[in-house]
Amino acid sequence: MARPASLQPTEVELQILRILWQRGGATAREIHNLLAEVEERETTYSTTVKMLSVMLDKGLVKRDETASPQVYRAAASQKHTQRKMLRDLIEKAYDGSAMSLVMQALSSTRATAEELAEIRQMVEELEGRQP
Amino acid sequence: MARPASLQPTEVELQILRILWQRGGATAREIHNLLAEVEERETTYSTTVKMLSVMLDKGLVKRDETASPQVYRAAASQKHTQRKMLRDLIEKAYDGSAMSLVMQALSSTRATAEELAEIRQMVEELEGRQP
DNA sequence: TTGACATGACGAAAGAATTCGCTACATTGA
DNA sequence: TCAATGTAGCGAATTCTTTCGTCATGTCAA
Repeated sequence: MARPASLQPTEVELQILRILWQRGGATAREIHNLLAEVEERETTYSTTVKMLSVMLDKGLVKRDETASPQVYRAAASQKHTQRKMLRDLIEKAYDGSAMSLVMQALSSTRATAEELAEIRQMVEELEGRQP
Repeated sequence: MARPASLQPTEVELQILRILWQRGGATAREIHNLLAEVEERETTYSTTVKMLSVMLDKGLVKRDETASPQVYRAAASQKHTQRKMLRDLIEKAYDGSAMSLVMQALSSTRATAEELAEIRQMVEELEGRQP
């Protein structure tokens, strides 16, 4: 009686992935320090290392064992992970309608003129590509 | 030593919420049957009732106890819940950039001409509203 | 009325996520 | 060299999520 292993990275795993995406690679100690500073975590170094080992098992991170303090890297790109999570959210909460999500994101956020122009341009391109 | 209670509804909770959002209200038995049919769950009635009781404790659903088979309703609207989850995803996976999410959603989904037109119109309105 | 069946409350069980303590090993500076 | 420090592995503890079995109660037809 249990729940199937979740497909999406968990909250803490994402915090670590964010760090790795930004810096490219990092040692356990660096990750731990950044978690404490940026995310204001108050967990021990031991916990960070354990999380990394779990993520290694799950295939979320890769590890360079030749480097003296081992260096961890994200196994999947941020874009790839984002796409997966986005699709999942659309399925789970938006009844499969990506457009409904887009509209809500647009309406509930203040965008700069530049951003809006960029989006409009993209929409126009997509429109042009259609028969 | 554990994890703090998650703020977002879980997978199964969302499946139930989706049903309630669509139908407005439903009895435990109706919810159970729909979970089986629509979501292809193979869990027992007992499990469904338990989930509802957990969700009641969390404040995710409300219950009309005067009705003979009690009627459950979602405590928060779908829009409200979507907005919360969307904001959360943007924070967690998109470094806080809603526009980056919008662009990715646009580029990775096939939209109909009507949907694109609707979005373009919305963007133009937002642009017009800016000085 | 009473037996058959449904409802829902409760607790237990089991897996998943998260945490930490302890230990073994490597590195480094005096 | 060797003591001090850092790195990483392992297991255990704890909480959350999800599941089911069981029981008390309610409903309804014969």
